[in-house]
Amino acid sequence: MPMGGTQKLARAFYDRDTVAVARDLLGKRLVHRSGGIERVGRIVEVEAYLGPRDLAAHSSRGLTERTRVMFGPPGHAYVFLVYGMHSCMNVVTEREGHASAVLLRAVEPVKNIEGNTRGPGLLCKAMRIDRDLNGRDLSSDDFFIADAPPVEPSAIAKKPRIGVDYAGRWARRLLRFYIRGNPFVSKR
DNA sequence: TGCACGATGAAC
DNA sequence: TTCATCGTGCAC
Repeated sequence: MPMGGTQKLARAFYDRDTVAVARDLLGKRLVHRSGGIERVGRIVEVEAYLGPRDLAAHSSRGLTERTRVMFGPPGHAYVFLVYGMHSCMNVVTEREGHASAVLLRAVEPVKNIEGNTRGPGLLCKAMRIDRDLNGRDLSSDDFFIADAPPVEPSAIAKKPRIGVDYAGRWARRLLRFYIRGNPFVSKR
């Protein structure tokens, strides 16, 4: 039932070109219901990872136990642990086996959010997202992304991705997108 | 079975 | 600029 702001994005939304999905995710609402609490954050910053040929993408090292979800069908959550302490959340995109995804880097608090949400690890902490949610279908009733009005294309900034300097020329590609001027975009 | 290394964040 | 902290992936 379409209820203002709670309409889940359909599988077809994720089953498209990863850069298009990344840009279109800006402004959408990430919803996680746990412990009887619904937490909602508006996506304001993302990064696109373009499959095995993208040397910055985890999938460039092939199909492993860790990256299994990235190689699966679109519309699922790929949640991993970085630096032994922070969870990061991605949304798998494109057809099964394409191994592409969009990393959520920052959200703007909308509902029941405590703490900083400016950064991939911080947003997961604030929204109680951890590896237990790895592989979850985002059409779940307690974990999904809700539709919202699109962001004006002129308001979308493009920059290189963060923390992937090891990826050579791939590190310089403009695959990080954020809502220009939004105060909740991560620093650096 | 061991070990180097992060798609980070916080402190100094 | 340094460091915390530990699962993953690949070398032995």
